Amino acid sequence: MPNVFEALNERGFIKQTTNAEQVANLLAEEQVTYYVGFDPTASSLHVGSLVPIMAMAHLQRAGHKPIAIIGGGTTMIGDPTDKTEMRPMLSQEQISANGKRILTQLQRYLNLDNNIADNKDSPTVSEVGRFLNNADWLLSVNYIEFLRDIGKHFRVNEMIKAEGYKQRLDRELGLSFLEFNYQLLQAYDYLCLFQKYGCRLQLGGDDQWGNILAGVELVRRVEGERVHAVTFPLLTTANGAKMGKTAGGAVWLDAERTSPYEFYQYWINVDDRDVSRFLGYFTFLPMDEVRRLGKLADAAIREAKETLAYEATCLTHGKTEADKAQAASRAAFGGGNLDDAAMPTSTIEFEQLDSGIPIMTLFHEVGLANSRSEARRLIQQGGAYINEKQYRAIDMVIGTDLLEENALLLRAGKKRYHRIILKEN
RNA sequence: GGGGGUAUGCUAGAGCGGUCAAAUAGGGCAGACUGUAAAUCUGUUGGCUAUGCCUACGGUGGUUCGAAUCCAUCUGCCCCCA
Repeated sequence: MPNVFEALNERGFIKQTTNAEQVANLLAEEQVTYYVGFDPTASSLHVGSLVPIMAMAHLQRAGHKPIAIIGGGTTMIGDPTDKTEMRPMLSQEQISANGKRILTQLQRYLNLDNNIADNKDSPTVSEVGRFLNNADWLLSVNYIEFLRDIGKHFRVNEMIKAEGYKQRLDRELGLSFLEFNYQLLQAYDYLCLFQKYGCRLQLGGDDQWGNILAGVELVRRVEGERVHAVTFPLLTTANGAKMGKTAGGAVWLDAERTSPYEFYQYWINVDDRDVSRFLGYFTFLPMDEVRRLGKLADAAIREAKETLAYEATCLTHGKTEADKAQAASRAAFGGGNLDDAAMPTSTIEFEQLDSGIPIMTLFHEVGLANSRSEARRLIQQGGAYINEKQYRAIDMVIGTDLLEENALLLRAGKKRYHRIILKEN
């Protein structure tokens, strides 16, 4: 087995470990079952989750066996860690529906299949991972038993020292008893996974360190076994913002929420200072190549960004989509002919257009402006273009005379395009 | 259980009973500059059938010619005491 631990470390994935040497040895000596928890509060993961996903993928490629769990049980409580407010509580149905979609997304990066894994022992599927919902074991927990078997291992004095709780206590934000239990439940997850699947490594964001350690401790107390923890650094952009946030909100992995083109654009537009780090995290490129690209500066850095965008898009949306996104981006910004394939498009009747549509209405209805007022502002400020020609008159009426090859190309600002084509009769 | 405080636009946070669609900062959007980057500068930032109209300052109901601003009550959150 190659030295995955070193590889992960080199790519920047490792922030804290229970014991670097032991973890490295463990990974070098045997097939390790490891797990990461994902938040099922939305029906899609976003680029922030890509860090754990990529780490899991590296490990699986090195022959280890992943378990992805969604916190169907814990989500019903709300994680207090580093949150100013409680997470919304969702219903079980909602959570498992989200879970299904999340599983589909994870399968792009990981080989996860519960069915196969269940009749294991076939050597060819030894690395196939599992996808579990902790509601499966948490919901049936009996309060008294839980207190007796699990609760007795926790010291409140210790718990309130954890950064997450401490902040909540210090900052007068208050902490409900419910939330206070979160750590126990997460620790219990680790114990269950250890008992049922022999899981001995948990990975997670650095904000989860305390919770993960609680699990490590619990396993040690209950089973007398040493299990491990590894955390990833919490990624922020060079600007200090949480990564994965953009004007329109989060950048999702779901193509319906964030189109491959937008996804590609997100990576193209990352801050220069983030490029080399991101190449390590979000692509499988060998580190030599990452380092070479990372050294590029000034205009040449675009090559690095393009590689980053292409590789990342390829991983999440597949080669076909990545090619399309790249072609569309090059066309849109490279001065060449615009390729409409990846562009948001809508259709219109000839008659409708022929009778004239006010420019404000057009930009609004196509979604380039959220309201007519916004459309008005856009136009007045010179951000409205049709077929690459700027229009600043708000009373402009668009008719068939502006059609080029039976289409209109609308642009709002520098980067947002929308194409309108005539409906086929 | 008792006492006190607070609730404002995407966020933070001002706001004398009229001139408040609401200061300021951040964020967003647009423009200039550029490398589809950053920084910087400028404009803009509730909606609409737009010199006016509508909806908004936790909910409801009052006082008043007139309320985000006063009163009552309800709800949430926070603090102190128990």
